[in-house]
Amino acid sequence: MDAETDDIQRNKHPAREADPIDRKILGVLVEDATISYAELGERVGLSPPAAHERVKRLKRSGAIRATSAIIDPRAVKKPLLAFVHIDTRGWGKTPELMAVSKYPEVEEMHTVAGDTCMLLKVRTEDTRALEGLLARLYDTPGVTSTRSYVVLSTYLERPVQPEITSEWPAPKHMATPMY
Amino acid sequence: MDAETDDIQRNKHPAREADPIDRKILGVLVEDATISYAELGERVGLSPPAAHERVKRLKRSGAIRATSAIIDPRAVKKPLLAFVHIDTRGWGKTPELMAVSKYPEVEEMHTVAGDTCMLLKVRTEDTRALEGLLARLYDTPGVTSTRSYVVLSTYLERPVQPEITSEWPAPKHMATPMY
DNA sequence: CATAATGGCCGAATTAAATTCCGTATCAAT
DNA sequence: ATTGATACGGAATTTAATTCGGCCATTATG
Repeated sequence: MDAETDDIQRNKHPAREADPIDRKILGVLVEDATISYAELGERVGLSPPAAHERVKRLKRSGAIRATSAIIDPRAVKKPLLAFVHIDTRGWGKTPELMAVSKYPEVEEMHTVAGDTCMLLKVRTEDTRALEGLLARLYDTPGVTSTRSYVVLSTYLERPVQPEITSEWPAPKHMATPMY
Repeated sequence: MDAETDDIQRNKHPAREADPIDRKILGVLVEDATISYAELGERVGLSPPAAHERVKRLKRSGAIRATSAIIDPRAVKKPLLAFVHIDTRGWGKTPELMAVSKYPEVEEMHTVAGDTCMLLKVRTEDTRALEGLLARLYDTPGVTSTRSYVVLSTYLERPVQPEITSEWPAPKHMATPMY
């Protein structure tokens, strides 16, 4: 059984599919992870210990990665949000570039397909701090240019939702793909 | 005192600056909000009731917006992440466009400065579902074009961090701005 | 300058919740 | 049919959250 546990860790695959009750549990806990197991159980139709057991399993399997306090950026003096696209010479994922993840202003870092190599989501106190970060980027070998999209207003920002849209409204003029 | 409470709610301003202990508390709770007040207190140098009192205040003031379970996207069948830039004819923030926030695949929605009107962060099961969402966008009046950046790998993705970089490494060739 | 008033803290006590422990039912594989 | 494994519920136990009262420091007030 140790072997199986290791396997789960390595493959980073949930041990088993999340069933509808698991989805409900995730839905509830994404909204508010501070409720008691008694209340959670009531909302999904389980006894407190059963709900507890499910949650433990979801954490063990990695489906629940963490339980975090969601902070208001203004409360920590970070009112400015920006997405920074970075173009690099050659393959961009160098250790030097990765090092910017040490700055707490950098919240996300992805490689993307399209005309850019990397995409950053950064949150700073002001434009001065953003400029500081950009300057830091330009000092990084291989970085040729950046484009920054400064956020004016945020209308929606939420964690990963467990729900999935099963049917997209089919537009009239779309051919049916082969697969 | 009711008036003051209302004031806080309306202005969405923290009642008082977060002091260093508050920052520490936020730092701990962003990493793991499941610890006991006993442990939280120990880590920040307070008794359990004092820590509890601080956390209550942080929640009341809105500094802690929520406590959420962070879900592994793969566990809920959403392995595909993309950022979608939307160009619109005229002012983009129409009710029709805002309505896409009802889809659980849409995690973020911002208006941005730069050559785009809106920026979406979306997470879907596959390219088919992304296409479904894009088709839905093009069916929205005013949308003229979109550009999608599909994420290949995510190297960093974390909630708002309470820490702030106080000193950015000054690049050699940068003039000192007036203010 | 003295003194009330406030806010934040701690220790102890109380209440509530998490967690453990079994016994039981259900389903799958043999 | 029988065994094994899994998930569940109820009751008991342990642990944590929450309340309460008193103390100290800082700030406002006469």
